[in-house]
Amino acid sequence: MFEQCLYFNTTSLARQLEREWTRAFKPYGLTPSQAFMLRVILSKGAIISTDLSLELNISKATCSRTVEGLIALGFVTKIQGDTDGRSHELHPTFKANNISVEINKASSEVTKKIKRIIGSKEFETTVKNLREISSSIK
Amino acid sequence: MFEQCLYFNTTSLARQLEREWTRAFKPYGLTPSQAFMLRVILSKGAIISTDLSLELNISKATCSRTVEGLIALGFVTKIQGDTDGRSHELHPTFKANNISVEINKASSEVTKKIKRIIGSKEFETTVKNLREISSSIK
DNA sequence: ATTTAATAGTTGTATAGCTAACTAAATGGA
DNA sequence: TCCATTTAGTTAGCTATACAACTATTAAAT
Repeated sequence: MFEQCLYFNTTSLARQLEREWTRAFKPYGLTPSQAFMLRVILSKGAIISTDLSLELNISKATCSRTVEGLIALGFVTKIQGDTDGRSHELHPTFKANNISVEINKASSEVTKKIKRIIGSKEFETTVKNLREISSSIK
Repeated sequence: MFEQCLYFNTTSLARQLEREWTRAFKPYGLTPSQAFMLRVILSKGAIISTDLSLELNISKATCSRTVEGLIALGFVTKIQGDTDGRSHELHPTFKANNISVEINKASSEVTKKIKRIIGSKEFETTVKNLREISSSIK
């Protein structure tokens, strides 16, 4: 019924992709949201919450809660920086560094699988279009 | 960091679109999920829960809860059909019929706005691609 | 006819997300 | 210097979503 609807098709696909990436990260005890956040933290080495929200395009409230989860799991620690008393730096733990390569690979495996099904080119133009729509309505 | 990632860009755009459509349906006291479900019920006249889940691509649990909400708001009623004692038909109320045209319009206004920004053609190919990806990984 | 299997919905429990309201710290004027 | 404003992050309260376990009903098989 909503074949032409951007909202419907985007949210619907998002739910399906959630399932795929959930499976991919499950072996590491991480949900997709946690895994993507951890990947940012690992790649930056240290980052504050505000920058993390921007990078992930989530609200600061959601960011706060997801960080909390990663700390509870032992993947992240909060370190008080000298510059600003309001914020802490988020650092990956040893445990996080240990799975860094693997979680990136787990994600790229899913990507590869989908690319194989629908073709690299269509995959890439779709992603490009999503980004363009996203930034144009920001 | 995840510019090339289908998962990231899809879920990220989904959150932004959620905001747009939330605003559009707010005057009618409906969330996007509720509004889209109601639009299906209005268009079919009568439908059972299983078919509704399929149409909306949501789990039966989510469907059940959303129907519950629409009933509480007075937009839907459950009617016991004769054929199968396990399921009820969902019917739109008078109140629902009253806003039918308007909620369809509210949604198409948002669509129009986004099409104006990014161009009809890109809009349509993107939606087509989303549908293709969705059905190919189903 | 009776038992078994499948189907329709609901409920329990959990995660992710949001906005709004809040605390605490830093910044900037006067 | 001190008060007002901005900024960083947390917490409260809500919705949407899923999976798994459950009840009730229908269908199928022997």
